[in-house]
Amino acid sequence: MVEIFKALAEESRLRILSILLENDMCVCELENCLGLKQSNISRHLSALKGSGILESYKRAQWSYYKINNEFIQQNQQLWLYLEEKLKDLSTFKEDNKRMEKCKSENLCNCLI
Amino acid sequence: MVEIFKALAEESRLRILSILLENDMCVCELENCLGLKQSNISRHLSALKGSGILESYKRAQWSYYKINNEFIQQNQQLWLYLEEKLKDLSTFKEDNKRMEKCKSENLCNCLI
DNA sequence: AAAGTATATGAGTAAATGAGCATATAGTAA
DNA sequence: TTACTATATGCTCATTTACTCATATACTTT
Repeated sequence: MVEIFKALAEESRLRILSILLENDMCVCELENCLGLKQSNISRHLSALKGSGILESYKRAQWSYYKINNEFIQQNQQLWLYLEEKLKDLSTFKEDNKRMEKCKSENLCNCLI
Repeated sequence: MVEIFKALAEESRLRILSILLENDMCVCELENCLGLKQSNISRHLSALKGSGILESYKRAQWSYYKINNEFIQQNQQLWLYLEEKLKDLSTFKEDNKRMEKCKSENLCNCLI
């Protein structure tokens, strides 16, 4: 339980989560949307995965991260809370706009 | 929102919360129940209060801390989650036993 | 195979956090 | 008043965390 809160106690990781609410994303897409360094994003993703909140899969050279369904099932109330509140994050709208653009124009060359 | 998760991302603070679920407590009672240093507890309480999760009131020389009702109302899903999961904390049962003893035998000289 | 791209990770650094001691502050009791 | 108790806070130290750069690894494309 502490581990979950530790994972959530960081602004960049909440921004990542708010994007993953809408779409699975690969590391370079997130880099693009959030303006953070690749290594930085990669580590935040590892932290979120390590706490069980995310899972990942690989397609070609891209690693995609997504919300872990098992986590949602085991932490339903928390998840409802996150879904509700992440949209209030001050950066949510801009991040989301960049995410839409990234997906629609396929800025990253990735497959999904 | 990050501030709330930061406040929750610490084992001792979760233990404090799990006790305050049952009873308002003063600092020296918590010291007694949790076996932590007074200054340590006082700071954890400040952190929880600063994030809006707790509020405090004073009676004679004792400061009592309690769950902030406004917080519960503004973070209902999170609160339901906490109520459910805090009881799974590994230290919950022992802490709770000491809390009962502390209250029933009035180990601290305080009023409430 | 060689070159290119995406991701993960080691190492170094700076900042934040938690713990403990000592002390200040506020209130009580004699 | 003086002595006592409870709590908050300044300071220091040790640990953890986030960030960055450089590099290793994995996969793709030519």
